[in-house]
Amino acid sequence: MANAAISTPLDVHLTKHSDQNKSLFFTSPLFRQIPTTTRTRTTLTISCCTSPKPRNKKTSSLSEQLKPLTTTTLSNDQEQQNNTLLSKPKSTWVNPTRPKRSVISLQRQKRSPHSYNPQVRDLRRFAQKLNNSGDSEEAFMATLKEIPHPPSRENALLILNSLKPWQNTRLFFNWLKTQNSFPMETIFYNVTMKSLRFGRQFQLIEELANEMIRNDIELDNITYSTIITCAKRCKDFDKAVEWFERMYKTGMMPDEVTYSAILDVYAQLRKVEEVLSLYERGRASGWKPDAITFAVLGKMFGEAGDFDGIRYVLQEMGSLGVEPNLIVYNTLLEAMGKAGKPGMARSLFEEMIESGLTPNEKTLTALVKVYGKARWGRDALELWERMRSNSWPVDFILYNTLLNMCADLGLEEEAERLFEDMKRSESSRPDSWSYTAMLNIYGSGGKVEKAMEMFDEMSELGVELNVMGCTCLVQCLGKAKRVDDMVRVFSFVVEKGVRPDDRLCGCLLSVVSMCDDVGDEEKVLACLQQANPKLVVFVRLLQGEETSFKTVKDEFRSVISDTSIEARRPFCNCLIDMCRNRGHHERAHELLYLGTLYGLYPGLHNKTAKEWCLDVRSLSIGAAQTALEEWMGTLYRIVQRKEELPELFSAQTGVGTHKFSQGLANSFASHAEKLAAPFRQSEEKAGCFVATREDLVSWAQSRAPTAVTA
DNA sequence: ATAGGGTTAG
Repeated sequence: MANAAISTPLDVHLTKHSDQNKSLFFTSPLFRQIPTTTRTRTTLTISCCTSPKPRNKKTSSLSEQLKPLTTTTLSNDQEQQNNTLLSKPKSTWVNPTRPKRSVISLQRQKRSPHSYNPQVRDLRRFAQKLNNSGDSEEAFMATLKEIPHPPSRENALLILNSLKPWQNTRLFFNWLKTQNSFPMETIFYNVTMKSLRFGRQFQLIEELANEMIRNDIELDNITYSTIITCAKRCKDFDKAVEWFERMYKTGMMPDEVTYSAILDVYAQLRKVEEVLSLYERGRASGWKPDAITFAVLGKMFGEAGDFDGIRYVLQEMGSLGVEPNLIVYNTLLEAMGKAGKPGMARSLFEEMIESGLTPNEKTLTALVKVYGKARWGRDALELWERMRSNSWPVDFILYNTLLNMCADLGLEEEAERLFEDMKRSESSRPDSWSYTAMLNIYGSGGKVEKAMEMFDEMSELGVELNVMGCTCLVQCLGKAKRVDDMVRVFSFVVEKGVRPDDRLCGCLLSVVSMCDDVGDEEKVLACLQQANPKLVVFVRLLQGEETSFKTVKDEFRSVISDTSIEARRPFCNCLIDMCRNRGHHERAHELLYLGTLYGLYPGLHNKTAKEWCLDVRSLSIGAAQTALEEWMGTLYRIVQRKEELPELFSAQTGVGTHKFSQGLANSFASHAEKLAAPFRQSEEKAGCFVATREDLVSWAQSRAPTAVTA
């Protein structure tokens, strides 16, 4: 009989309906805080047919029945809508004599208990000797001759299980096959594959699997899950799926271990619909998922930033009576952070504590990240206090996460205390990440001396300075006009083999823009020359009086397209600042125009019928001044032409979250004053400047036509 | 690492 009788559960059709499953009973206290809004969730109906035409099945919608299989593709929005419109009540299609085919074996594969082996000590010692025999095949084979007991099935298994790395396991396995002492059973392949998996040797694993097939040795659930997880760890997701499908084709039913492994494969592929379809299909087969499954689902929803999904995981656990374990809590905390729900994460954490679990390093790291991202400094610091008073476990990753949180929130003293704690600790000494965080804190706080102390300390201790640390140092040394020190730091890291990235180039460029001494400027440009020669060419071009706009435009486009997206706007801001500081105002306007043209300043102008707004929050001081001049010029012309104007005008500078970005509002205010522009600080809203239509009109009428844009 | 699945940093 053809084994294809069991279909893969991968052909899915989607119907969308509103999730109003009233039977869900939420025991979790967390749920009491969740608004009980109706969640629209995509629920999946799965085709279990292998024939070219879909059979009638109990959950098919009418539209599915009418559609040839080739058109029923996955995740098609239009189709989902059609299904919503056309779907019939499920009961119409229920055929009680044809229950839905099962996709999962409810019985986990049994493992054969190993009997006591009296020679266990000898054999284990021998295995260690093999492991230590050096890394040549010859040495290994020579040591193999000293085997203390004949390689019976049990003895061989014991040794095989103790060998590492994978090269040794493989040599021993191949040797066993030449001995012909006993037939090679599945378990020998499984043990060998596990070792190969540690070495991420997917190809070798696949070769072994094919050898099993050739030799008619059964691949069991342990074999398949090992193959699948190895492919997954090697990021070869296609292979993982291929072996999962092959499993069904050979008539082998996955058990819950294999099933959750493949769920994770689809989750890592971000194929949420597929994961849900498999999940629900498994549920329909009578499967009760365990905590591991929910960790997989929780992580997936977290990566997608899907809070509804996270809530669904909690609902399912609640209704199935599955208690979350520590890993599930850790995963969900992380997920809630990614979904931007710090309050929910905090509640979940408290729930976890109430349930009697003790948080580990990962739990606390996840929560600190959540609080840092949400800028909840107080919660983060309270958590830190609690960690100390409860003696919760701490490691260097947690310390570094705390330091990064302090850097994000500008908590300098707290960071210093943490850093001292790390220095005193046995196991969590400051590493490159810790120093980078401190450089970030001192750098953005303008504490040059302290930053340089860190730099010297790193050099003494041999802690590597990475590109981000270098960027922080360049930034603050540049602001302090300590160009020689800056050059020293830059040369140091380049000599160490650190490749400057675009952010670092952006910082160098901003130092160039701040230089008022030609000698200094040349020193910085010499650094930039090593990192990005093309950018230096462009800087020189901008400085040349005779350079045409066309040339500027072409070269700007070329430089910007070679720049990573996150560094493009900073580059443009710096270039504008540089032009302004050298009195090349027209060129600054050209650059702002080009930056806008290439989409570097989306949302700079916002217009509604009642209000026009200039949002300069992502601009540098010079760029914001340029934008204001440009705007005033435009408004002036509009008034002259008596075109329609809104009642209100506003300019947003923001107040700045970092100490150093607070200058924007002030410089904007003084520049507005210089232009005699009628904007004044809003009293209700900090970092917002406002003017009325009347203000604007009387301003324009009192101006001479040429005075505005000059 | 004693035959298989899930969690930690710009």
